Amino acid sequence: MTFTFQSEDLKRDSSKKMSLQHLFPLAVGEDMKTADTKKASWVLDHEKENTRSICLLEQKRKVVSSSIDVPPARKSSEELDMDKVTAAMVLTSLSTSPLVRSPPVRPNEGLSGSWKEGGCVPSSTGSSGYWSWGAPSDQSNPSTPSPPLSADSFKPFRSPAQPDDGFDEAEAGNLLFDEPIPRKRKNSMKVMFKCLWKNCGKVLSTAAGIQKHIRTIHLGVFNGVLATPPVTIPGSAKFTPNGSSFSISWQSPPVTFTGIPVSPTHHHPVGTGEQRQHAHTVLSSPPRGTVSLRKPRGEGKKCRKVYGMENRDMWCTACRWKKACQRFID
DNA sequence: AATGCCGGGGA
DNA sequence: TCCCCGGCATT
Ligand SMILES: [Zn+2]
Repeated sequence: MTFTFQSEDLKRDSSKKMSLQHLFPLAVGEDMKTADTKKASWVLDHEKENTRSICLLEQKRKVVSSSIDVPPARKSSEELDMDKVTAAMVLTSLSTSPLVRSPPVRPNEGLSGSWKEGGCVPSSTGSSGYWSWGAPSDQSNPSTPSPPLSADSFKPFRSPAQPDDGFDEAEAGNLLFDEPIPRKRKNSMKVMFKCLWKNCGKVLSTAAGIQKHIRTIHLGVFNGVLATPPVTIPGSAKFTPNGSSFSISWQSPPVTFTGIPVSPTHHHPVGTGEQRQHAHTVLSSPPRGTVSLRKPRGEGKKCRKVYGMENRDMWCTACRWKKACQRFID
């Protein structure tokens, strides 16, 4: 342990990036864990900008710790996302039918290239994880994740083969509640949806069908659309390799509907209190009159969110200055 | 509570 | 011009 690098390295600029990425994993590999974490504050101490240095210090600390207790911090966004989905899928299907599987997910490979801004060039392993925090592959990282039911399982499916198509309401929707009988709708094959409710195996041909089915039969609810974020299976928020892990996410489907995020265990009270009748349809803009004074705050994550505070150094300058991000433009 | 970023301020 | 942050709108 005695990795020595002087304050310069910490000074933000191209060189630092390297030093950090190289030194840390290395240090960790050694005998960092012996409570030396503190030691990591070192040199840092005398920096010019005091205010900043404190921050830096803190950040550094964070980084260190995170790389310690997360041995293989490896696992890229994509994978994480998938894990969740997969988990959800698996759980869901397990709960009932042995019917099909086949994930409808479609993680839009890499972000629509907009790295420009000569800033830091991540370029690391493969399409997904840019920059790979702790040693991309090879040595000094014995234990490999090999998650329970991981993305790997269907990595193969997600080949950049078909660029854009497939993935529409049907797919998006069924992800949330029922299973479609897969296979590209190409081959004159009708897509079916199966209700995965406890002991129900009803099969309908339309998403709307089971949707209604679920609502009426299982939930005792029947009314308009209600949007819900992905499925949140009770026990799936498990493995999240805490620490720094950002995710590149793909655009969420235009309109997603589902039958209320109830847990697979029966019950059906449903407060009936309020219905989001007006699902803000993203179809057209009727009253184009007022050029909405609202600033929609561009969708999509910016450096801050993507890299996280602990990696502030990787943000684009604009973001660091708290200005409009210039790397992930809208 | 977290993000995104305008506006303003100090070298 | 480079750098940073208060503070507010948005999520
Ligand atoms: Zn940015």
